[in-house]
Amino acid sequence: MTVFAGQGDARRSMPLLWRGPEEPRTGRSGPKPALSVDAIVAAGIAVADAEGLAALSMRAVGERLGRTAMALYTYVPGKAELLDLMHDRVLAELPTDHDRADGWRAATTAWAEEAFTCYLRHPWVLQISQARPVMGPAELGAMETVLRVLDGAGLEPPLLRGVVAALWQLVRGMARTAAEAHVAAADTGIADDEWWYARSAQLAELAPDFAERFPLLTALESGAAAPAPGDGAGYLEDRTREAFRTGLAVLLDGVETAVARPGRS
Amino acid sequence: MTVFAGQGDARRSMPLLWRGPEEPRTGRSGPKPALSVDAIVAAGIAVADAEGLAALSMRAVGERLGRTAMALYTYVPGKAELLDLMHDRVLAELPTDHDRADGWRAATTAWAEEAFTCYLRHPWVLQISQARPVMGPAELGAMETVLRVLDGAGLEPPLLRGVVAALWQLVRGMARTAAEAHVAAADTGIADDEWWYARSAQLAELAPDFAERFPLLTALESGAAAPAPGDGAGYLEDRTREAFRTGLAVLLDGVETAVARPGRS
DNA sequence: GGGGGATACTTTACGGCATAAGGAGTTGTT
DNA sequence: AACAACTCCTTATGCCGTAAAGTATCCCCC
Repeated sequence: MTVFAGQGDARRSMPLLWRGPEEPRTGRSGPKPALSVDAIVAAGIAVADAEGLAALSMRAVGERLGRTAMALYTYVPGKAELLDLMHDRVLAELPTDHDRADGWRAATTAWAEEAFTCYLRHPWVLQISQARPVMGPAELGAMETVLRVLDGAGLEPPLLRGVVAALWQLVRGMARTAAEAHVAAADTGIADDEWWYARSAQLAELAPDFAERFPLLTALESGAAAPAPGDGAGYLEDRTREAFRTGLAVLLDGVETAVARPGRS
Repeated sequence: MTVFAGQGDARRSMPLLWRGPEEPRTGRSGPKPALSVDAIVAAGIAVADAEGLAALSMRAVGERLGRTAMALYTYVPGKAELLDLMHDRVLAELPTDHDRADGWRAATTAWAEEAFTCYLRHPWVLQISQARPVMGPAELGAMETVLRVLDGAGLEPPLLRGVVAALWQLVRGMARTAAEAHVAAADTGIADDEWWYARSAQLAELAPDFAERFPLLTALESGAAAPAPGDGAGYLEDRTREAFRTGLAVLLDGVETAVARPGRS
């Protein structure tokens, strides 16, 4: 059940992240390496995609490559650094170009949607700590893309920093919720609606005064479409996606007014 | 380095989360329990606060109470469920009442600030998975508070859901960044500015074409106040807090316009 | 007031983890 | 042919969560 958040030693991760094309191995003795950093990172991603971050062990990655765990240490300093590499590789899947013909708002929305679905493809990425960002090329590239996409809005630097951060957190946070709903459904074999129903029933039993204690929550939930039987696996995921779109729209509304009235930071 | 995200079995967690005041132990044989669920949860929080989530082991919690790891299993089903309890207990620190005299915007801002600092007190909470929320009393209470605080804005349910979620993600995400900067500084003994400087230098060496590859990023960063020597440990943390305030303000701007123009969802 | 049985807690053990240390096999250079 | 460099393996250490089984403590009831 343990998953994680640890960061690799950046002094070791960075050279691997920014390493150029592999040199053609001139004049080196010893057996030819059968593996490569790229292959190991790919195997790690495959394991994490398939089995989740909890199942990502050096043994598992090695096994997928027909090697022992220790063989990996020739290429990669340790598990934490491998994770840094996996993280950046996934972010590299994000597009870096966007059609800005329809204006910054449309471009930003499109980017956010793509990032959201990218995270859904690799949900484990959202569990990796953001502390002291590793600053791999893909991560910085993604930042640059966001800045480019927002460029037309004409935000001043301090405001821009806040907006970029908020946008990023919104995407990550919402994707995390959606992804984890998805993962949990797959792991436990219990569809969202069933899970929700079971939990509600239990809650009603344990806290019979629920409606009085949490009146606004009760009102809000009763206004929502109840999970119809057959909504099944995607129920919570869909609701999260909808909340994501709504929240994003509100944030961008705020950007528009903040631009129009540049006084308030 | 592994920390985690796993969720306890809700069917076990919920009764503990919602348990009423302890019954006065009528007619039970056996030795008096020297521990209690509350004491164990408190010890767990103490360990996590002091040493981080990575250091939270059943052995460590037991030791802090002068017991073995196995002694805890009398009170708590396992580590995952203990974490659920710790999580909810921390959220209970959030205030549930707010002065709404100055309007919803001021109240919301105040709440967000308090939540932010609460998370900073217990940074490990931000590493706990949000999948299939555990729905403890404090967590639901916090949701109710947010709804109450936003009540004056007059948002329709679908919009409200999006705003609440966005607000929550913003607080959590930003707090996470700030907290992890803080934790990393404490762990490694390297102040933020030093770390930042070292990383920048390394980056300049590994990617000499940085300024051409990431022009907007370069421009944005060069516009920022460089970490003056002596800014020290709080540099990244302060910058994150500032970005948090800015992002929050923009989001609330968006809420205001969305309310004024209820057409767009 | 002295068993009996429930309860709290300990000891021991198991399998899994990351990874340190050192050995075996392979390959290029001299 | 000898050597050095390199890849990869085996083994071992010390963590982890927790299952199983043993021991000590206390209350109830006879």
